[in-house]
Amino acid sequence: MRWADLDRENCSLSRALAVVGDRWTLLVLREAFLRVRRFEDFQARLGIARRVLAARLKHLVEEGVLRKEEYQQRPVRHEYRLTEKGLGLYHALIALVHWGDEHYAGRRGPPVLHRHLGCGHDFRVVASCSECGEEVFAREVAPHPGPGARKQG
Amino acid sequence: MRWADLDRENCSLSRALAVVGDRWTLLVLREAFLRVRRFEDFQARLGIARRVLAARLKHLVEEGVLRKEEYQQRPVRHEYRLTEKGLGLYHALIALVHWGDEHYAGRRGPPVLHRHLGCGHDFRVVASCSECGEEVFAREVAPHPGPGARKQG
DNA sequence: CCAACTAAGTCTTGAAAAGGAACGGAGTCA
DNA sequence: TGACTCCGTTCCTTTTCAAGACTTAGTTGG
Repeated sequence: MRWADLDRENCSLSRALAVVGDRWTLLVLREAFLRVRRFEDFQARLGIARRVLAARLKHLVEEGVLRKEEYQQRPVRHEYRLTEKGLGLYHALIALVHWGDEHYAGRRGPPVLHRHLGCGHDFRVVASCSECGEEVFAREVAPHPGPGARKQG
Repeated sequence: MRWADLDRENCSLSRALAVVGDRWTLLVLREAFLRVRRFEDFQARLGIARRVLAARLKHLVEEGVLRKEEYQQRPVRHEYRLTEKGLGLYHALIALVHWGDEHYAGRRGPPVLHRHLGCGHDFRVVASCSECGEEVFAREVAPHPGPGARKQG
């Protein structure tokens, strides 16, 4: 199978990865969450090839993760901003950051802390069950076919 | 910058993506969470090029996300199993699945549901604050330098 | 013994994507 | 006029990927 055909799979992870599973895409979104908005700034901060950056931004705009907004005329210039759909990726991103903190932080600790403005504390994200509120771990989850499942081939 | 140099960045997301940010890697891990363990099974289910699969599995073993375990001698055969470190990626994976469900499920609904064995209900994962327990959203989080931060260049 | 089969890779070849640097366009500023 | 800014695009080389054939080490059946 080709990577480009991933979005046709009947799997939410495949379809999510068809959008953000490319090399660099999640790093572009990291910058977007840090309020980076312009082509030159993304490029300078990531050191990514301009060609690749242009392709990623275009794809993210097409998918509705970013939107392109005019911030000046003469000459016309655009900036890239997260949409609501894009903001929804925060949970996945912060989960990866947390995993990186746990397994790759040096002796001194994680490079970045996150403060929850709601309560004012530095925090880590806990994945909890929408039904009972308890923290959820991999071994306590059983996947089963949902309404959108296809019959097996 | 090259993708291969990502792991040298002082950023937990970069370091996490250096491990699981490659094309296919998270799909390999999806299968691992579904209890797929053997080379042939990964290959058949994903339709991935064998060369690429071999490279991904090797990298994941080197990083301690999977471990290779002998399941028979004569001929010696190994299977791949998630380590504790690998299980820790579940939160990121399920967050992506949830995002995919929200934005790419068809009319009929998501292809897969997840039952929390703790309470017996189908659930979605909620990202909540370790300190106050409330649900956390992107706009309510302020990142700031942690103990492992490097001075700016 | 020989052929067919299994599982886990490795090798080969052509196509696609990435990396890096230079170039273009549309305008501003001095 | 010439230099500068921002946002890409183009060109060329290197790397990675896709697909299938091949290899290795052993088992099973005739």
